Amino acid sequence: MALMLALETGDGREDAGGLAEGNQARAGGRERMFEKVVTPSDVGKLNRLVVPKHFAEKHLPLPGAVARAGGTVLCFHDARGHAAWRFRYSYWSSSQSYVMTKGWSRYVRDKRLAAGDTVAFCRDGTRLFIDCRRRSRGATPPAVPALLPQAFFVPQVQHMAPRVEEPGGRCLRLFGVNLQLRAEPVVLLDFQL
Amino acid sequence: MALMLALETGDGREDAGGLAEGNQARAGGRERMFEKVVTPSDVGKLNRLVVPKHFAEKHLPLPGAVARAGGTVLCFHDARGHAAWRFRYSYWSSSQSYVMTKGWSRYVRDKRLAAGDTVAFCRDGTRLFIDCRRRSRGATPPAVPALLPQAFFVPQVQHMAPRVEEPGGRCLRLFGVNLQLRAEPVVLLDFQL
DNA sequence: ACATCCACCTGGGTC
DNA sequence: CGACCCAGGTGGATG
Repeated sequence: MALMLALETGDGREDAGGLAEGNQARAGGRERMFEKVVTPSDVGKLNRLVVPKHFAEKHLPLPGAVARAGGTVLCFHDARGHAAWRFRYSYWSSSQSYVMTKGWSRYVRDKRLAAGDTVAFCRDGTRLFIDCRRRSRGATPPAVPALLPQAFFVPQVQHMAPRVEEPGGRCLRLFGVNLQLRAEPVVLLDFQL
Repeated sequence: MALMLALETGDGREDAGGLAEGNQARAGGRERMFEKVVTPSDVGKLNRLVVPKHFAEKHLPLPGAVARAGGTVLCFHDARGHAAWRFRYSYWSSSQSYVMTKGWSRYVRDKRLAAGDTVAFCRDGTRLFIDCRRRSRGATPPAVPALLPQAFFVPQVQHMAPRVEEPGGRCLRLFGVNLQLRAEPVVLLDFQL
């Protein structure tokens, strides 16, 4: 097991250099969309990940719809389908920022994300993947790489009526179409939050 | 530039002793409602002014409605209409206190309010006025009185649907002050006690 | 009670 | 320097 260094604060400074885009595919057909070095706030008590607007609007689904609707739920699976997370993805008009909220804090806990670590969002066709890796030590390659890959699958997008929790009907957006689901979306591998 | 001492933390304790009520009218038909010696928290990073409950419920509008609704916006003008501030006025049920929140920090900056200074709320009929003055030095009259009178005009009370940002609101800077302009009627005068 | 989530807010930095 | 980001906050609702 990767040891679990704390180091939760860092310097708290955001830096466009902390973001990277366009790294080439690592394996299979996966292409890097973007990644972010998480800030103390991203892994702290605010229970949300700020997705830089530039990347959100370029890569994440339906920015317009997300902004207009109350938000969206994305279902995340790991590469082998052994884990899944569902995050709410929404737009905060007051700060004009895109955020992952509900479910994000659990991911942070489970993966023991700390400030300075990196989350990387990739995709392979319709599949989306997320990796997280420990912050590299200094300029040298990480002493303990502790790569924690997992799939970020399924552009399952549920438009949410503002603050109306989905009772029975659900909307699944898949391959660019909206599907109305009756009981559970249950994308395969339904790891319930 | 007046130095802008931080003092943002202080002890965070509110003190009813810093309040006075019932000073007689100063000019025209203006009657003093109440005043408060602002605390470090009132001028610090909390970006809010605590209005002592006693005065709030006695003088400020619609305590019940304010408590029930999401809050209210009060539009503040100076005596000549050359300055205006809009403060959100609301009730925090968690602390059971009435507060001015949004807009207050701007007022603090513009007036360079510091802990120990006094803000006084007056009214003349439906008009409300606010003065602020520097803390008196010791027991002697203030070495630098620095009286900064300004009208606290128009009890324009807008009940806020929970979080609807004014779309048409614009800010005009004139003579060094910010004027809030709105598409809707600027004067309602429906101040209800 | 406590943790989480939600919508909103603001200052500092950057472009 | 104005406009925009976004990190770091808030109170309140929810379960």
